Amino acid sequence: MFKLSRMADYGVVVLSRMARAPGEVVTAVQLAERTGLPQPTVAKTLKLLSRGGLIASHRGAQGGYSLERAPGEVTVTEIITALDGPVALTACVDGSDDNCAVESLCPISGHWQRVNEAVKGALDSVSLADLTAAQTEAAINFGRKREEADEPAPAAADA
Amino acid sequence: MFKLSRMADYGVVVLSRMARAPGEVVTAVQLAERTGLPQPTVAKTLKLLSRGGLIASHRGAQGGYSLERAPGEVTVTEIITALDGPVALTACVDGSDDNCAVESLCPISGHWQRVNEAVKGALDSVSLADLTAAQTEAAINFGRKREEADEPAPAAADA
DNA sequence: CGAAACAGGACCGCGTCGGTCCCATTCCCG
DNA sequence: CGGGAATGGGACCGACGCGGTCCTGTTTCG
Repeated sequence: MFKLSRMADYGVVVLSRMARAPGEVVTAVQLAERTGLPQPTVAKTLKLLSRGGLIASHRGAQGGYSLERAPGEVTVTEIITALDGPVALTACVDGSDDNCAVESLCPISGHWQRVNEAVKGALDSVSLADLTAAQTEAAINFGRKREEADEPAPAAADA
Repeated sequence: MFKLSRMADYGVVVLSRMARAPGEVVTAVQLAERTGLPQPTVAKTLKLLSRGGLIASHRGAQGGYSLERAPGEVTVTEIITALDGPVALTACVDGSDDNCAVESLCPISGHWQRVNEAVKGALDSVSLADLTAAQTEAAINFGRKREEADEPAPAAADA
């Protein structure tokens, strides 16, 4: 399958939402409401993104998070790295070469590296701006599929 | 993380071992001995590879598996696909678009596709031959780290 | 006819991930 | 100066998927 984690997916959603107003400070709760994602998860995602240096955090009352880098400057690799750790196809490629020895599958360790770099390069070539591009207006109200009566701003729910 | 499954890793090990004598018919047991991997796992891997059309199977006594395609013609994408299913970064990209609706994270579905294609392209650009290249002699006896007395052919263990 | 070997499952334990919650810390604002 | 708003950093737990094993056919050579 080769699936990426759901956290990375969340991260892109949150970031692309923030990318609509770079520099604006929004709280985790606000972001959760606007994306339709559960608040604790969004909060966790934001913490990770902050740690990864992808967004700036502002503590205390009236605080929140803000995206200060241009969306075109944020690569998918960075997002994945911040949320799921470094991109490493196998345990061998990462840096921990000791646990390689537990398996005899290691004869190829160095060659996965080639694959790993190819993948990483592909991930580097896509920026947050690319992911946000055509999404701005079209599919936003796609997320409007909750029950009802738990929506603070039904009409302009994302403004 | 973005790790690929261990099955794919096993697959490459097995295939690269087979690539040393393309066309030769070897049994799952033999392959397990030569790679140092557990027999049931190797058998399972071979079944999957056979299903995926990467190797040919020969049933009955004196049967086994054989690699008939040139190592340069086998891509990493095929190996992963055969062992772990299609390369799909998210559930959205694959083909099942219905389960997308369960989350509001789908506004970007179409854009992961771009990432997915980039990754798939990277995987397509690497062949089995690339992975087998320098590995032939050097790191083969790396796998010789089992206890002892369970090795049928200690000296030329891989011949 | 019998043994060798693959085919195709069922099965199960373990690890990891997704998700939630709690408390400490920071800092604006009244 | 104090209270509340908001993040920081964990701990914690359940569920799902994966790795790994095994068993029962089925095929085919000797």
